[in-house]
Amino acid sequence: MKKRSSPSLDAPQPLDPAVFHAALLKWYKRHARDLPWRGVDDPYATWLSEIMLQQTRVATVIERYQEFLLRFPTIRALAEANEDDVLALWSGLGYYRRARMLHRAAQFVTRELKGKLPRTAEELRTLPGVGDYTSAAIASIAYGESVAVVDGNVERVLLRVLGRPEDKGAATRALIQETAQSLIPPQPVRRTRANPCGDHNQAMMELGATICTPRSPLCLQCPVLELCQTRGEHITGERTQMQSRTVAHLLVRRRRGTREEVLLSRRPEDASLMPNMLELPPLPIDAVEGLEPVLRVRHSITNTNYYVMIFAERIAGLPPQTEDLSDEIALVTDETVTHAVSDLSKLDPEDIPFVAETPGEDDELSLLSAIPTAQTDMFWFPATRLPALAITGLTRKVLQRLGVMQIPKPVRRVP
DNA sequence: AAACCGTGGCT
DNA sequence: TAGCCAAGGTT
Repeated sequence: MKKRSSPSLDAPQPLDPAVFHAALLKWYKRHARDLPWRGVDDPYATWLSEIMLQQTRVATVIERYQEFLLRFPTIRALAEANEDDVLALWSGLGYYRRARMLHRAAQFVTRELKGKLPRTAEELRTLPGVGDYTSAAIASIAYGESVAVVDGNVERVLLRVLGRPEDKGAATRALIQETAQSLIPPQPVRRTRANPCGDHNQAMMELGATICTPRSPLCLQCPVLELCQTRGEHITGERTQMQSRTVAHLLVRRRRGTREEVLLSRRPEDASLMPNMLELPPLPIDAVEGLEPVLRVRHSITNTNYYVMIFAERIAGLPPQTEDLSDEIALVTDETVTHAVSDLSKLDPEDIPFVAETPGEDDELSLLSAIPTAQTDMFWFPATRLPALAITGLTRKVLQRLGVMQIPKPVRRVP
């Protein structure tokens, strides 16, 4: 057996683009992960995957991508949906502005571009929610344009290859951009099925995600180790310091006939954080002092760690409605949130029946009255409809953990 | 141009 | 009840 050469510990070779992309592509062919959006010949699907992947882990996107495509299979279907339904499909993914901008962009493409997605990075860049990275990603992956993507992975890989520290300055950004573009392989002379640029871009990101990781990179498995000036972690800048806050939310349930209902409040339209989304009603923190929550969860939002306490109470049930719309609503699974809201009773503070089902627990039934109803509108929803609503990720997490909302069945991948 | 926008998993 | 940060874009 021939002795295999061990990874060279010699001084790094100069960065030769042909050597680099040959080594990278060879590695990629062997190690590329089988992701649902790979090998899909639909630019809309590529677009959707790139939006979902913005600042979001691959594992998280895998769970949501298929479901979204099944519900909105085309740009036109997405354009014709209402925003609440789009947000419901996005619920839990975070950065909800992405969903709103994707929705608006789909409407723009449908109305102004005859349903045709632009084919170049330059034109794609004009769509809402599509910036430098995403426009290059769609153009190269879906249309084979020779344009380099620069995301967090590519930036880290190139800084390490070049032996540079992290630096937000314009000069370093330009250097990264130029280096990335210089490594793009030449286009095939004739039109073929092959997409060297799209593959190269994905390979760069794959390398950063699986080998050239932020901490503890696996340099001995790196296909371009011999071209790398760093071979390990590079110098990074300071991170903004995290904050901590304690908040409380209330889970209120009632029975209407045989149906279980949950009270949710809609966040203000002008809220900076998750506007218009539904959530468990927030409780003033001083209303729960000394009380023990039924659940504690940590929930980080950007640079704030929220330490969340959940309190729960049940209020007396109501008889089934005389004109019972409830079954209809529960059965029509793709009805909109708007319909659901208008068909359901809005909470009228005067009508809250403060009657304990279990006598002698009056203390715990005071929490609903602690909610300042003036600034939030609250609605009752059947528990069965919760998966179809635009609820915040925190509310989704809590409702699942408390068994109020069933975990939606994962969508099977279509072969 | 620095700050903001969500969430989950890993260490 | 700590910190990091991911296939970024917008303001």
